[in-house]
Amino acid sequence: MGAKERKERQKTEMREAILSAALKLFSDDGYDTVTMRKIADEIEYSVGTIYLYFRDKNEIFFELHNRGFAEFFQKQLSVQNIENPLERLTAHGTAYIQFAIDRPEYYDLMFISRTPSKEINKNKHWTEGERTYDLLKLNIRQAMEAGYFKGVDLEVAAFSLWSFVHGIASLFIRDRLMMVPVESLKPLVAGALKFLERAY
Amino acid sequence: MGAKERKERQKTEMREAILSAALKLFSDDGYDTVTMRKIADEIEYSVGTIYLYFRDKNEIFFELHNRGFAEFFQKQLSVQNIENPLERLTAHGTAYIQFAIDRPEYYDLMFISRTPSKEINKNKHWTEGERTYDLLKLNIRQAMEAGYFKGVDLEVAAFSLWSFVHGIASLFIRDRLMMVPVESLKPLVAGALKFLERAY
Amino acid sequence: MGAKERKERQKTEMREAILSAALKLFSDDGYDTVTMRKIADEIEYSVGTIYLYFRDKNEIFFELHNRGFAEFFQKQLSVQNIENPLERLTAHGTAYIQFAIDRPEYYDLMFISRTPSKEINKNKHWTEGERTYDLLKLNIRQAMEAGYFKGVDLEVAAFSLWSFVHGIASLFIRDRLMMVPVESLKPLVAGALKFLERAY
Amino acid sequence: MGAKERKERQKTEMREAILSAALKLFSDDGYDTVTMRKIADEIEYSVGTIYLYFRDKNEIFFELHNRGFAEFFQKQLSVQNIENPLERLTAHGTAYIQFAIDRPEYYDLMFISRTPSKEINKNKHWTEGERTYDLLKLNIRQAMEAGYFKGVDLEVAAFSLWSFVHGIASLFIRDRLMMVPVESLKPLVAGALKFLERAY
DNA sequence: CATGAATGAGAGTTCATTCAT
DNA sequence: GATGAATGAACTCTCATTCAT
Repeated sequence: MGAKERKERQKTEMREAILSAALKLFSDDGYDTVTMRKIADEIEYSVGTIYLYFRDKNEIFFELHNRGFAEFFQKQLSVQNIENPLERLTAHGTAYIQFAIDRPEYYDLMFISRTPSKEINKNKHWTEGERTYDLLKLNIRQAMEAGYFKGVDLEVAAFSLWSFVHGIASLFIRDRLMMVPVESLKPLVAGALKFLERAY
Repeated sequence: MGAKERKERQKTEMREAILSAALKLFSDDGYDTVTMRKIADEIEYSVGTIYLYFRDKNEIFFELHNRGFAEFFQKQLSVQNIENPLERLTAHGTAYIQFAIDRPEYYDLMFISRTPSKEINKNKHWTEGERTYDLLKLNIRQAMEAGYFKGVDLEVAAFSLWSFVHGIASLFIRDRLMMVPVESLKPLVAGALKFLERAY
Repeated sequence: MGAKERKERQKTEMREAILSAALKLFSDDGYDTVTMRKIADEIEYSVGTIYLYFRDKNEIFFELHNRGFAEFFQKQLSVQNIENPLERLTAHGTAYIQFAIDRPEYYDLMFISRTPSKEINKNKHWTEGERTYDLLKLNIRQAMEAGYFKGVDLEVAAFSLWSFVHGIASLFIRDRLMMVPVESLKPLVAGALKFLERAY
Repeated sequence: MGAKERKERQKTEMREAILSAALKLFSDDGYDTVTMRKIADEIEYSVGTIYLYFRDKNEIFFELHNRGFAEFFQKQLSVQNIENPLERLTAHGTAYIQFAIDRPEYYDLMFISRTPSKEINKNKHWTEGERTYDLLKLNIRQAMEAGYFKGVDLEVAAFSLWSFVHGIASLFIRDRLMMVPVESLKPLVAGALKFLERAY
């Protein structure tokens, strides 16, 4: 019957609700100020209920990490079908920054925050992180074959490009761009990426 | 009287001790894990004593912010006597990153951390932050006059350069450089700065 | 109808399952660590189901008490057909201790544990407890008639014998016999009962 | 001056107050129902205050254990100057039971309760427990030399005597003596000890 | 000036119990 | 009959802050 499926769906929805409440609160104030009680208030359930869906607070953030990296990696991939190596590289950078703008909470959690999770810090995620890095290097290498980056070391190029976009993303996310008028932010980012191309 | 001065000096020394204990603890684990008790233990005074020198925990971090920005600005200035605009610009970037490496706690506090301080977020500091930004723009403008950055908007250039060095600094500080072997970090940074020059 | 009976039987079986799960868990760690959830997990039913068979947690332990005392009394009775009064008395003691060894959870619950149950503490059970005590006194009286316990008050004798076996049983159950090597436990108990006979 | 001493004394008094509140509550209801809040209410302080004097709940009960065993051992020793071996042995038993009557909470904690403390269960205390057991054996051995316990194994005798007094003590403490009228309790105990002498 | 005892508020987590399905 | 989602109350423990001494 549909009854079982409905339950399944409700269970999923609840997990989603908890995760998205946690993510929302997280983006407001950072990991430590997110409390189980606040999450409960946000979803208008009691505290104990959360523990029916997640073993503990850590598991919530672990799951958010997982999802963040998965979504992130997908977005990166979406650019790979662009033929022109230079265009692809720039699109790659744009997608990176766009992810940070669209999903600031995720970006924060993944690349900026200190997280006290043992599991997160050491293992799993960075395989996904490295896959992205490898993708970047692949794109650079192909740009090199097309004649760009003459005389530049691959590692240096990769590190430079990543630092550049991460710099933009993290300044944006942590509100360190007050000296820049909001309306001129987008063209600024676009301009910056264009500017960097000069170095290719 | 000398007595008065001595008192003044002692007061200052105590404030210093508290601040440096707080900074040390902060760099270990981030804002939330710094407790007044830990600071007190570190300086081997009682908790209450701290409140004789600072109104609350927030004020301590506010003051650390102040000092961080002051020291930061000084370091930036030190580069200004270099004649060659290009060299000066690169030296500027190097100094920026060097500050992050030498004073990771400050850099973290100033440019990465969320601080729950209302005062910090809005006002004071950014005057100092803007001064640095103005300095950067000045250096770029002079490089432009010397023929660099042809066809590049000043704002775009400034934003780009800042993002670039901030990206490097913050990846470094938050340990997101695991895919890079430690020994190759320094040449990598140097290489990156050299790479960026190609865009000038 | 057989249907009714089957239902009856199923109901009984379920109660049994719950009770035996509770007893098992209880013997592992004591009253407070037995949770309704653990019982439910043990019988592989949901928590709510338990409440269809027992009003609350307390009722479960009340029932366990009942059963413990019933079984206990039966075991005591089994000795009554021994002719010789002295032998019967010793067999009585042995049976007592044997019960504690075979059914430590019951013995613990009945004679050692604190139970938060109001009903238990005051009434029902002690009628059964007293029946056992009366049995003990009966046996002693008959031993007296056979010439034992010269000059000893009946109440004193009964109290002494009970204390003795209870002492052995409860030291054993609560693991307070660490100074005694395990292998010498059984002969020790036998020896102790033999020793006590000297006082008869 | 006296100021320091007064502080010292107040600190001590507070620890005492906490310990005695904990002991009182413990004797009412057992380990698990003693909560930090109840202790705090009992001494009319806030919960946090307790943590200024004890690291955690476990430390409180560890300390109570320590004190219990120390006091217990002293009481046992007090009997050793009695010359006559038989009298000494009986006095030993009386002292044992008297401790249980005077300090039922301690006795309970030490010899009856399950305690979840890791430190307690394995090590320290049982050295003290064994010292008492050794004392008992010493007294029995000397009674043997004086002609008592003919043909009885030392270990058996020691185990028997201990079981006997422990039986009395624990029945008394856990209120399993309802069938015995209160007023006849003391003579009963005395009678029981006298009865046991017949076996010597 | 310095102390440290005291607290209130709040953290994460657990559990017996209820009830709509 | 059986479920399992939900809850409220309780648990231990921590912390910034105050204040009498």
